[in-house]
Amino acid sequence: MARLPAYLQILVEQSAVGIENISSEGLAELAGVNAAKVRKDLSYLGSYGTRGVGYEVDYLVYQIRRELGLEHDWPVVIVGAGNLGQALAGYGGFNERGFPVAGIVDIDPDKVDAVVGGARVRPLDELAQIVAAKRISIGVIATPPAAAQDAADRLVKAGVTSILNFAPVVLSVPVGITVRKVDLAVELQILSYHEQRRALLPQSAQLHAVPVSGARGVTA
Amino acid sequence: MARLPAYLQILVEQSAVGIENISSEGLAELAGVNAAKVRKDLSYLGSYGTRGVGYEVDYLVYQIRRELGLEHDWPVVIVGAGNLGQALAGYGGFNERGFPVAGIVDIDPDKVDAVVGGARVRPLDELAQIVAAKRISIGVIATPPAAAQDAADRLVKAGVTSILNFAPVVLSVPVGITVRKVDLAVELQILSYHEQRRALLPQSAQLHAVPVSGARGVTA
DNA sequence: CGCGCTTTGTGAACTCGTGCACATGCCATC
DNA sequence: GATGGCATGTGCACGAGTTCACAAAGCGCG
Repeated sequence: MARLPAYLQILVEQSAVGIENISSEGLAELAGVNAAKVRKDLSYLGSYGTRGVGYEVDYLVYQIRRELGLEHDWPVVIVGAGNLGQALAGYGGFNERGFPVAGIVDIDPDKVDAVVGGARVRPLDELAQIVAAKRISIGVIATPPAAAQDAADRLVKAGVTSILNFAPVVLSVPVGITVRKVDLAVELQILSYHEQRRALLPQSAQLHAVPVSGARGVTA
Repeated sequence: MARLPAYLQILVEQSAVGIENISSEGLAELAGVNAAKVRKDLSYLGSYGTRGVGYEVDYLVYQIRRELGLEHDWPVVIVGAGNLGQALAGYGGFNERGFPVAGIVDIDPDKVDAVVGGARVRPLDELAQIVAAKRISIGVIATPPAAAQDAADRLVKAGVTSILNFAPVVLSVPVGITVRKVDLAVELQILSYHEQRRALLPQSAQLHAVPVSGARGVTA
């Protein structure tokens, strides 16, 4: 269920604002999905709602955290200390949400020993050592496309079982290894596709162009 | 069709290597999807394949580019010049793939005038001006969560019709505006979910743990 | 203490995407 | 010029995921 993280984020925000209870409808509105879907998703975790009232925010946060395996931190290692790798290491959001950067490595000797985001860049050869020492199971690939497969192979060999890949290539990994790919250019291309269609169909766009504040736009 | 950008990328690579024709099966293997799916996707663009031979790579590249609206560049503007904003501005992949960074703005006067990735940071107030002058229709939000909605409102008001949002909040925009969200922490949480399940079900994991080189792993 | 309102949890219908299988059509070889 | 083989394009069935609709179940008010 790829929606649980989204619910979690919203619930944490609501909890911070002081909301103690929330209905499936309220949560659905904030997440931009159907209310029935929210209920099905949450019932999958067990029956944690109270009929006629809704869900207790804090308890739900706890349960989703448990389901997602977020009861403890998951240290990550970043391969590649270029622009993207440095930004990821310096991006506070990871640590804050339970994914401290336990190490960052690069093949380029010139980049080794540079300090980014509180971590010192280590040589690529020390990857296995770092993974073993810090018991890391999640690796992030932030290398150029050509080096990504080699990075993946090294991560797998070192014992990592989940990989977040930012390089625009399809990785080949053994069965049992989980890979997620984030390609920033692909996201932009999807947006340009919508722009393209907007330009080609101005008449139907006009029909729907009544600006309703607060309504959500196309997210497909 | 969110798979077209992936096909495009592979086709460009193949073209660079000198491949002139490719079969749906070959393309499917490289993209990690089913061959029938590839054919269905491509037939949606029209009948551009030759039976018994396959697809002409360059022609297919042209057709997908046309469908995605990639015949010309789409300049983008980045809101927020923090860690992430700077990395995005400095990340060469955007320009290279037809999305030059035409401007980057920040509300913090200390960040204004800094030069990142060839662009000079401008004050947030100049956003509308920049969007109008450069005819920008795509905006990227790289602000802290609290400032993201304001950034979106300003982008929309300035005339931007597509937004790529990196802040972990659900944006509220008028109908007709396309929003795509990329939340790095959510990606990691999905990985930790898989790690969690791996830890809970070691017996079934063992069953599938035969490392087959070249096979693809779970991407769900 | 009971009644009605509200909201959950879930069975059932439905839609959409996926994959199979095969007919169609093009190229090459003889 | 005909024939065989190969890859596309598409009709069809299956399945996952989504939505509807309603019964069960708490809470508050009279």
